[in-house]
Amino acid sequence: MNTPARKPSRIQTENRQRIRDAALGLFATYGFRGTTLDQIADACGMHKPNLIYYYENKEAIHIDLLNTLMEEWLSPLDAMDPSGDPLDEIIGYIRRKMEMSRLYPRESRLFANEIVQGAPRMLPHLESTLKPLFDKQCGIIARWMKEGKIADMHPAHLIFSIWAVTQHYADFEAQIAVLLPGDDKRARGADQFVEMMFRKVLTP
Amino acid sequence: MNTPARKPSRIQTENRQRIRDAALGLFATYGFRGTTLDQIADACGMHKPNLIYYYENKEAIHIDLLNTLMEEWLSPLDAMDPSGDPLDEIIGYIRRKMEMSRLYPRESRLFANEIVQGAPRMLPHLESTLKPLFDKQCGIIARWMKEGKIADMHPAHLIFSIWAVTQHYADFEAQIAVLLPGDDKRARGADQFVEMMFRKVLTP
DNA sequence: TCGTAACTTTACCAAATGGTAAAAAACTTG
DNA sequence: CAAGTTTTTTACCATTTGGTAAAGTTACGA
Repeated sequence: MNTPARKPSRIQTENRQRIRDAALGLFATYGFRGTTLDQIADACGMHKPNLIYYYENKEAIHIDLLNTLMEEWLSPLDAMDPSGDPLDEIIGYIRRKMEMSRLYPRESRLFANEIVQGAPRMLPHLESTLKPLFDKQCGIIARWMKEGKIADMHPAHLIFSIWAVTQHYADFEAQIAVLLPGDDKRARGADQFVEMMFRKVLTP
Repeated sequence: MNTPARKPSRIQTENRQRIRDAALGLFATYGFRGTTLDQIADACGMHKPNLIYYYENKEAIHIDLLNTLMEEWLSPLDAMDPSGDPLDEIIGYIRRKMEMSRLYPRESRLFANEIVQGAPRMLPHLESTLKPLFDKQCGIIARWMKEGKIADMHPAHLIFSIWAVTQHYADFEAQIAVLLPGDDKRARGADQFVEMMFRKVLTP
């Protein structure tokens, strides 16, 4: 077969990383079809054929990014502990999501782009990886609700609303910057608001 | 100048509409750069040069869509009445937003696409049209809060969270369809959840 | 019904784009 | 340091893409 890759060399590791880093920003803003190989090459100071040397084609870069993204994206949800204090666990999850929105807006937008476009390259991954975890965590939340530890509501929609609100700060940053200028205190204001909001919603 | 357009003929009105309708769906899913004139022509059963006959170029179609969108998008926010009952007004706004998400998901995704990409063609419009209205409505909400009619919080972030949650159902439909299969009761469940959630948040 | 203006179609074109071939350069290792 | 291997660069190429020119067709008012 055509899998000569034994152990990636130092150069290989470095350059793949450079490519991913450049491609992440571009795919996140222009989408897959809106991003060209020339742009990526330019952004990471390489020549186009050099990209193809490291990645079979444009799609391979995109897929690599989505795969990495999926893991990072799920870990905070996975970290919700069924034996912990319900409100603390959910608020903790929300904080982690807000932090990710702030630290990794490109990843958030890449994901948003992929989903808005109907998840053409990610649907199977959503089914096989996200769905089971989602169902499990919904179950945990449902149990907490049944025990009266937090207010009773539809767990799935609760998670949707957490995703919606937290990711909104990354995905719609351009709009927020217009409507709420002076970015000094913006992040803190957002954090405070979101935590207050869900605390109120979740209190029985 | 080159503005021969007096009164658009019936054919002109019809065909422009056909083009817009086709382009809306495509721009919404593939973004501006990801959509080709050939695709649009195909989708509305026209030939490419025919598109250019009605719209100067690809960007003109996109801009026309964004302009139309902006008005439709703002009207529910504008409809919030300062003399009405605070909770009713805000909940009414939320209901209208949820309805729009359900009825016009393409518009929602077109908007999302534009903003995620940094609003390259819409920034001025956001500044000149959205910002003043946003500030005005924030003022109304702030007054309601000061009067103790609804819970006190940051009005801007409240609106952001309403946008985030309601538009999420349109923009991330692909993901929701995977996680919450059986779309029969989905819309109603979402409506109920969102209303309950904000009712709780807004209650003093 | 006839002439003209509005509209549509066919045939193009230059630039951009994803990707290849292969030579040149740089690095690794015995 | 020489031989082999990995990496980079240059020169291409076929296809796609946004857009044009102009001939052909249709609608429509006098």
